[in-house]
Amino acid sequence: MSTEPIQNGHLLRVGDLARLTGKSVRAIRLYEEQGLLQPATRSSGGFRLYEDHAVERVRWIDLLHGLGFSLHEMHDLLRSWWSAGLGPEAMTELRELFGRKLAETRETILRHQQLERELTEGLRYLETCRVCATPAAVKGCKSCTQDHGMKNEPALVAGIVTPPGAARRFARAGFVRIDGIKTSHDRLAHESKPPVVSAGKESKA
Amino acid sequence: MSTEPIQNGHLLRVGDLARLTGKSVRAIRLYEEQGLLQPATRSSGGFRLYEDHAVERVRWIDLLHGLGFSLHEMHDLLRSWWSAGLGPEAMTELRELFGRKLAETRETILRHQQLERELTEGLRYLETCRVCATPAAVKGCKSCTQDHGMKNEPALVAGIVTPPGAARRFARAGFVRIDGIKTSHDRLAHESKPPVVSAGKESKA
DNA sequence: TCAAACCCTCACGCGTAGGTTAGATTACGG
DNA sequence: CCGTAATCTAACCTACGCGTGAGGGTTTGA
Repeated sequence: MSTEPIQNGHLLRVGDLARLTGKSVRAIRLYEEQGLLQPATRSSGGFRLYEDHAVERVRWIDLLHGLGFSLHEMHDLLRSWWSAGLGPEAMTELRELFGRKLAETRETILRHQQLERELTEGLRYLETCRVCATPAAVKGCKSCTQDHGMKNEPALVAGIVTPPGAARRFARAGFVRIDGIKTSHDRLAHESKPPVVSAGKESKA
Repeated sequence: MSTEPIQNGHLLRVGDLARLTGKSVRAIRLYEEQGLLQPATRSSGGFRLYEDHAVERVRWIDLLHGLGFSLHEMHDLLRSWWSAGLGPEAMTELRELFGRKLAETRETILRHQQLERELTEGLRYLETCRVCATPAAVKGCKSCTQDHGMKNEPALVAGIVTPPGAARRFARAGFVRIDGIKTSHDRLAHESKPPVVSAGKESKA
């Protein structure tokens, strides 16, 4: 903390770079392994020595990471920038990369907005449980038949019904409202997922 | 494909459950390991046998997963539902869990909206590179000094400037516009990150 | 010249959500 | 009774972004 960080002319060592960027030394070496950053040179003893703009690079990495880019994506980005050599082609690649990321981002936003709605709806539902706070009404809570002011239980609340082990033989069957919500698989591949068997249709009862 | 899936009364085997939900057998066993799902019983030979509502449970898991919940979070959810026993307390725990998730979700949305803006801006910037498509102008592309119609390079484009190895001695130093963008560290802890050393300002030159 | 910092290269560990064998056993149709 | 499909457990592999040693060399200032 007291020693001057800069000793080799104006070159930085990993520790300096780490301190200047708030990253760990390990992280910086990782970025190097991933091809995101190279020291300008090495000392005779093998120490990594960086020029000042490495700081910008690391901040850029941190920034993109915070925005959801993986190190690998950043590498692609850098590569497509530096590979094509002749400007416009590289730019085209970059545009495509950005375009893909943009679409992906928009999807993510939509999914999370959906989640936000589900959560607020779930909370609204659970709020009405306060009404049950009388000892008498409480007993039957989990097999609650009270009107929560909604047509169905919110998706996030449904499905919680059966305890592991204790075969609780569902009180109200068939409430899952899987409607328009995406599942993890939908995002990646369109499997032959049977069209939602939404409700109770057993041969019993 | 031709064999009837249901043989033990109306109980399902893992494979059946897998097919009905679109998940892999492995995934289902994983859910069990995580305490999210229990077979109603086992066959004498040790095969897992599920009742129909296991299908709902798996769909619920898939749903929440798609919404960004981890298996662990789902387990917490189930546990807080089934542990407290007496309704309202369990509901309170659930509300808190939902509340936390909601806050987290809103943050995620904001971050991704930020990313969306950055990406569109980056794309807008790269669009102007088409103008350089004349052989003459192309050569200097990477050390481009042309006016792209913006005050600064977009954050996503800045930081790409130096190729790994080839010490390119920054053509335009100090352009990173880290302004109001969150970095990954900011989200977790507020380190003593030095206040952005935006440009060359060493004791040299 | 010495000790304190600092750095080097392996290399394993974590948590997530499974995939993918392997070798053995079970269930079921013919 | 036999073959085949399905299932069992156990264990190891993937990708991500590092954390955390171990064991040893380098720089630097006093």
